[in-house]
Amino acid sequence: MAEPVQSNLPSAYDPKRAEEKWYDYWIEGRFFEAGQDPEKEPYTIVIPPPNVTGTLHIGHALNNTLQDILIRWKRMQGYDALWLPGMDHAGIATQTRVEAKLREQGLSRHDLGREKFLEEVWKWKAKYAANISQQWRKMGLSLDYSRERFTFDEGLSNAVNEVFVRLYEKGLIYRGKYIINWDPQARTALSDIEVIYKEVKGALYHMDYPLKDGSGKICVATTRPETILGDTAVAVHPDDERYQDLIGKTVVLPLIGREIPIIADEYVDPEFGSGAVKITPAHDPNDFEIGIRHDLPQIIVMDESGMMNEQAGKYQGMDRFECRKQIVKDLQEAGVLTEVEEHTHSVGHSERSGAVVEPYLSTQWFVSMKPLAEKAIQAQKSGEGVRFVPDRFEKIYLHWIENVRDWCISRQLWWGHRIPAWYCDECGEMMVARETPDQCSNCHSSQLRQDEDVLDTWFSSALWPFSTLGWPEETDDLKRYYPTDLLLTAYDIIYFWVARMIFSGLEFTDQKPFKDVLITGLVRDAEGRKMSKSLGNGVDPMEVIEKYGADAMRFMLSTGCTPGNDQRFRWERVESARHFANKIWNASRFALMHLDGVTAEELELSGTLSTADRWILHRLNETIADVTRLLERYDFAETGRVLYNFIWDELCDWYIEFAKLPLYGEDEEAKRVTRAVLAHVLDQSLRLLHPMMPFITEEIWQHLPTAGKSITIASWPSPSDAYHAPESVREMEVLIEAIRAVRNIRAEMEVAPKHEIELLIRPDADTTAAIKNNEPAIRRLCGVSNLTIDPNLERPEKSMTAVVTGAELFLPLAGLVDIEQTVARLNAELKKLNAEVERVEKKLSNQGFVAKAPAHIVEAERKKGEEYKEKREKVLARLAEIRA
RNA sequence: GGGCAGUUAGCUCAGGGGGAGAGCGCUUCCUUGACACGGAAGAGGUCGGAGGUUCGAUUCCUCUACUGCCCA
Repeated sequence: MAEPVQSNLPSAYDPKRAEEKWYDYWIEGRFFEAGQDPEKEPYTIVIPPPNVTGTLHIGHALNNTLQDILIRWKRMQGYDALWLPGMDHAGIATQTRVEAKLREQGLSRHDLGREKFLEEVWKWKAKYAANISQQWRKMGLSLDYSRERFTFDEGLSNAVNEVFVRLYEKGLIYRGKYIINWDPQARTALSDIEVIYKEVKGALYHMDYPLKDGSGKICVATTRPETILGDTAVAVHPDDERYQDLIGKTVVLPLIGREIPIIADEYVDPEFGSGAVKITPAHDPNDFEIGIRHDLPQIIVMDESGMMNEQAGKYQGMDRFECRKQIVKDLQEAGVLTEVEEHTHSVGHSERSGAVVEPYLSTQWFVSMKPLAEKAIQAQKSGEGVRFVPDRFEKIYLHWIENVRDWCISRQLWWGHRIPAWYCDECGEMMVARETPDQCSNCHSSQLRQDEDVLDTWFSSALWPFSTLGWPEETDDLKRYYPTDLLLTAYDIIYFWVARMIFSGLEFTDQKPFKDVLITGLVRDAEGRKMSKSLGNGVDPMEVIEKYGADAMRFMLSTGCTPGNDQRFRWERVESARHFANKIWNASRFALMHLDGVTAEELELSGTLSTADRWILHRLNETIADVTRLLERYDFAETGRVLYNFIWDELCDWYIEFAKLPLYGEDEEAKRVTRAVLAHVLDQSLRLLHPMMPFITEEIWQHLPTAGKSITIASWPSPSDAYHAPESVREMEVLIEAIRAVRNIRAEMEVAPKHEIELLIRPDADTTAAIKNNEPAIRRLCGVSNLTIDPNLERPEKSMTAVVTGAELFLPLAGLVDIEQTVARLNAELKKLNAEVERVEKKLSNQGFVAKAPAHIVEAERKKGEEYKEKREKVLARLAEIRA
C-alpha cells in the first residue's frame, strides 16, 4: 500500500485521503476479525448498540473512540481482541419517528395495519443501519463486522423469548392490573425510570365536599381537580382528632353527586393541607394502594390518549387539561372551591414524548424484581461484582438496585418483541411459550390469539452481552468471549441498561456480564449546556471529521475529559488536535526524507550514541511505560498529554533539532546511527499513538522502511533495558538550559536571528564533557560562529553574562553589550536564587522535617540547596566583576 | 430533604502531601533547507472561604459558600 514518496509528501496532512484508503485496507485484511489465533487470550467489548433509526451524535463518538482505543491497544498487545458491533431496534423511538413520517402523508399506523406498518419500519431500519455503519467507518472503529448483531434479529429474539419464559416459569413475570405510568401521547405504558420528574408551578385547590346528612362538610386539597370525577373516598388519618366524628360518614361529590365514604388510613399526612385527602384509586399510585386496603371501586375517567371518557359525564371528550379548567370553573360556580393556592410540585413527563405522564390503571406485564435484585446485591457486596470506574458510580448503582420496584415491561407498541403469551378464545386460558402453540393447553381449541403488546426495548438490551454471543446456545463464541472484559457507557444509562445487564447476566449465565464498567460523562456544548435537538446545539461528528479529520476528533474527545466527568465541545480544541496531527506529519516528513532509500537492515540500532540519542531513547522508554500504565487505568487524557509532550516538546523541538547536525553532516557513521535512532523512535511513537489516532499513524508507518503489514497488528512497544540512560537526562537539561539562556539574551538584546555571535562557556567539571561533545549543536541552536568551551577561561571584558546550572556563559556582543541589562538579569536571577536558598534552608533547619520526612526527600532538598548556593556564588561573583 | 461531583492563569480544563501545569488567547521577534496547522523569547495564578491533621497542605479531613447532576 505504501507509496514510494518521501520528499514530495505534501506539507500539510490531508486526513481525507488517508482515512478512505486505510479503512478499506483494514477491512480487506480482516485485521479486526477476532478468533484467528486460538492461542491468544481473548479480550472482549460489546458496543453499546445505538438506536437504529437515529444518527450517531458526538456522545457516541466519544464512547466509541474510547472503546476503539482500548481494543486497538489490546490487539497490539497480542490479545484476541473482539469488539462486537450491533444496533438496537429502539421500540418507542423508532416507532415514533416512522409514525411521524406517516403523519406527513396523512396516515396513521392503524391505516396501514400492524403488518404493513412493520414493513415500513424495517425499511427505515435498513436505511439508518447503513448510515450508522458508514459513520462507524468514518470514525475508524476496529469493529468485527462478521459478528454484527441487531436486537431484533432471530438469535436475539430467541434469547428474549427464552428469558421471558424462564422468568415466567420461575414466577418472576406476572400480568396484572396496576397503576402504571401512561404516556398519553405515545399511548403506551412506561417503566418508572422512563419518567422524568420536573418541578412545575401549579396550584393547590381546596374544595369543600358536603356531608350527605347535611351536618357539615369536609375540605380536601388537590393539585388535580379533574380527578374528582374518579374519587371513590375521602381519607383522613385515624388519629386525627379533627375528623374522629366524620370517619364512616358519607360525602356527596360536588358536580357529579356520587356518594362516597370517609375512611381512615395511616397513609394520610395530617400536616399536609387540611389533613383530608380525596382518593382516586384509578389515577394515583398511593390512592390505588389505599383503594385496595379499603376495597374501594376503581373508576377510570380517561381514555388512552388522555381524553375524558364516558365515566366523566358531561366532561366526556375533553382533554384532561381542558377538563381541569372547566372543572375549576364549575366548582367555583358551585361555591365549592374555597381557596386556590400557588403550589410548585413535581410532575412526571415521558422521557420519550415529553408528555405529562398519567398514572393509569391498566393491565400490564411486570418483572418481579426483588429476587433478581437480591442476587445482584449479593454479588456486588461479596466482591464478586463488576468494577465500576470511577468507583463512585458503584454506590449509585447499588442504591438503585436496593430500592428497585417491579419493572413494567409491556408496551402498547407494534415495533418490538411480541410478548410470548397466547390467550384461548374458547376458554380464556393463557399460555406462555417459547414457540407459537397450535392449540390451547386446556381445551385444545386452536382459536389462539397472541398478546398484542411488545416488550420494553431495554428488556432485550439487558441481554446484549450474552445474547450477541449466541446465548441461549452454548456457542464457541459464548464460551470464549463471555464474560466480556469491559462495558463503556455514559452515566445517564446506568439504571436503564448497566444495572439490568448485571442482574440479567447473573440470573441467566451465573456470571457477571463484564468485569469492568467504565463510566464517562456527557459531551456538552461550549457553554456547558446539554446538547439537545430542541436547542439545536448538537455537534455532528461527521461534520467534525469532514472539517478536521477523524484522528483530530478522536484525540480531542479522548483527551478532553477525566473519567465520569462531562466535557465541553470546543472547536478550538479540535483545531489544536489537528495541529498536533500536522506536527506529527511534518516531523515524519522530515524523518522520511532522511530515510529515503534506506533499507530496514541499515536501520539496525548499533554504534556510538550521542547525548541526544541516548536521551530520546531513554525518554521513549519512560513514555512507553507511562502510556501503558495510563491506559491500564483508562486514563485517556493523561495518555494523550504524555504523548503530545513527548512527540512535540521532546522529539520535535529538541531531538530532531539535534539530529539535523549529523543528518546534514559528513560523518557517514553518525548519519547512519542518527537515522536508526530517528526511525526507531518514530516507529515506536506511532505505535503508541495508533490507538488514539489510527489513520495518520498507519499512513506514516507504512512509509517506514521497517513497516509490516499493518500498524493495527504491530506489536505494542515495551521499554528496553539497553536504552536505559538516566545520565543523559541531566546532560540534556544542561544543554537545553544553556541554549535557552543564550537565546534569551539574544532576544532581549534584539540580536537579529541571522547575526552569528561569539559565545564563551565556562563549564563545571562534571558538565564539561557533555558540553564539549555537543559543540556543533550549541553552535547551530544558538546561532554562534565562534565558540570557546574552557573550564578555566577568564571572563572577557565587556560581555553579557548568564549563569546556568553547570556552566557560565559569556557573550561578548561587540557594540551591543548592555551592562545595565546584564546586571538586571543577574539581579533577577539572584533574587530567585535567594528565595530558593532561603526556602531550602528553612526546611533543612526544621528539625521536624529532617527527622520525619523520608530520607530521599531530605537528601534531594540538600542537593538542591547546594546547587542553588553554588549558582548564587557564581552570580555574585559576576556581579562583583562587573562593578569592579 | 438525601447523595455525588465541581470551584486552579483572561477562557476551557489537567494535576496532585515536599519548587503551580497544558491547550487556546495575549506581547515581542522570525517565512532558517519537517512544519506559519510553524519556530524563538516572554507576560499571566496568594489553586472558592474558614478551621484542623502533618515536619510540610493547592493536594488529606471537617465546616462553609456558590454551581451542576442524581435520587426521594
